[in-house]
This record gives sequence, C-alpha cells and structure tokens, in this order.
Amino acid sequence: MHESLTIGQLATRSGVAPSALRYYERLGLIRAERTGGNQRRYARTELRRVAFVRISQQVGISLEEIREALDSLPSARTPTTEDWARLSLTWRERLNEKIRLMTKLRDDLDGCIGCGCLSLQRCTLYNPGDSLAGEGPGARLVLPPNGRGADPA
Amino acid sequence: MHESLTIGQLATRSGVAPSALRYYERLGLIRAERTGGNQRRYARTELRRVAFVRISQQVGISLEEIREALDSLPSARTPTTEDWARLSLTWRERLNEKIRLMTKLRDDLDGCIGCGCLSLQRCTLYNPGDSLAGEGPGARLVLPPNGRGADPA
DNA sequence: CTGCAAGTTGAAGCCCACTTCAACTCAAGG
DNA sequence: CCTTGAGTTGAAGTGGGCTTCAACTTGCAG
Repeated sequence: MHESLTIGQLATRSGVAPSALRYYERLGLIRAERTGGNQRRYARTELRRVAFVRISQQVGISLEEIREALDSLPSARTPTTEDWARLSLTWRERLNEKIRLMTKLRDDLDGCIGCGCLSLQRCTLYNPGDSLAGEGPGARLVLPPNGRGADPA
Repeated sequence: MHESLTIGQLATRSGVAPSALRYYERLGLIRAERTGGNQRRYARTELRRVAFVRISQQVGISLEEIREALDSLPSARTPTTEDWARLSLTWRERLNEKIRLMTKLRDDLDGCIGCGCLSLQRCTLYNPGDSLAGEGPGARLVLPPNGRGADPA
C-alpha cells in the first residue's frame, strides 16, 4: 500500500509540485524507480531528500550546491541519521553566517537611521560580496559579475 | 564639476553597473535629468536612492516593492533624514522577521540533527509561507503559486 | 473491459534582475 | 576639426527555478 510513492503522493506529502519533483530528478537531486509502464515510484526515503532540498533552499543554497551535497551521501547504503546530520551541520554554519550578516545589517541600519547618512561611503551597510538575501535564485544580486563596483572608495 | 553625475560616475560611486542603473530608471526607482544631447545627469541625491535600493535588496525586498516604498517619498521636496528613516524603519521590521525565522530554522535544524528526523511532518523546519531566503529575485521559492502543497498534513 | 484520473515526454514559457549587443550619438581634450 | 571614450536605444540573451502545454500512455475502480 505504501511501499513506494507515486509522484502525486510524493507531491502531496512533501508539498512540492510534481513538475518540481521531475525537475529535481533531472538535476539529480532525487531518484525514482520505474514501473513496467514507465511511471515513477519513489522510495519513502526520498521524502527525506526532498525535505533536505527544501530546507536547504530556505538557507539560501542553490539547487546545484544542494546536488553536490547530496552527492556526498553514501550511494551504496541508505543514508543514516549521522549522514544527514553531517550535511545539516555544514548548512548550519551557512545559516549562522547569514544570521550574523543580517543582524549586522539591521544594526547598521539602526545606526544609519540615527545618523541619517544612508550613504554608500560612510556606512557599513553597503558591504559588497555578502549577498544576504536572494542568494538562491536569479541574477547576481549584490555585486555584478564584472569588475565594476566592488570598491566603494 | 560635481554638480551632477554622469551615469558612469554614479555607477562608480554606487558600485552599480550602468546597465542596472538604466534598468532601475525604467522601473521608476531612480530619476535623471537629460543634457541637450540626451545623456543622463543625476542629482547627487540619487546616490541615496541607489543606496536605499541596494540595501533594500539585501533585506530581500523585490524591486517592485522598493519602487512602491520610494513612491511614498515626497516628490515635491528633497526627502529629509526623517523621510529616509521612516522608510528604513519599515524594512527594519522585515529584517527582524527574517532574522527571527532564520534563527528558528537554525534551532529547528539543531533539534532535527539531534532527533534525526528531518521529516516534513514532524519538524517545524518545513513551514511553508515563510520563504526565508531568496525572496528577492527569481521564481517562487518555498511555495509554488498554485494551491499544491501548503498543508503538509 | 472501459473510462478517466494520473502519469509520461520534450519543448516552450515565465519571472526577476539584470547583461550584452549592435548601431549609433555626444562631449571634451589635443 | 577630429578622435576617442562615454553615453544612447531597443531587442535579445542569461540564469535559476520552476510551470504550462500538447500529445500521448498507464493504472485502477467499477
């Protein structure tokens, strides 16, 4: 009955759209067996992989990086609690760093409200290379890839 | 000499590429006078607008929302320190909320490392609707726009 | 055995925040 | 005046993370 999951079931249980699950599979984030009729059947352990993907996204990690992390899991055996804990720990550091940067941004913002500057030069607010938010998806956010900017001297 | 700024000067001083500045102008985030020969000349106060845009992006605000915020500035006169402080304060709350959510995520992650679950159902980690990271740019991240998901029941 | 929801594919589309390009014009120093 | 770097435009491209579509096949309840 619930030996394995259809894509619809995995979608419902993970809160991730089927199209996204197929996309994740293309990227190598999750895997599926196939039925005789070529339909995907997911092992229950894939739920944990999906969970890891979504949580990682919340930390601001790109799918490519998540894939690399997942690739470091043992492929021979089903990953253990320790395996997952190890992965989560690396994210934890990233998360802490993000929290630190955002806290700094908030405090700097407070300071700038006080002094009324809001200036690129005087404030520590505009510290390029950090990219606090929006690390995940689209375009290069805080600093463009070209050499322009980077030193607000 | 530095009565007004060319786009190159504004780019250098703000660390934002000229193409991005033109893009911001199209979106109504910044404004420029024009010379007889149709070249942009920026008032020095535009530097502060650009700073506000970049800082807001770091808080995870979309350009559309930033535009709305900037539209609330008085158009008749040059915005005062108080005007900027008011805007910054609204972001401060968002920032605090983000910090709160990320801290929660970290603590939950700690808890899940301990208990080894990493499960969508048992953990508070997977709390849809939050979208901690990557709020800025691309696609809908944590929850897809369709009704799918949303209740990990 | 049939009907229909649920699954399959590749290709295309979408959104955001830009960048790049081509073809051209402007501004200013020598 | 002439050159050259900086600026102008609209259109198209990029990248990440998906969704949507069309055309088709499977799987299961009745």
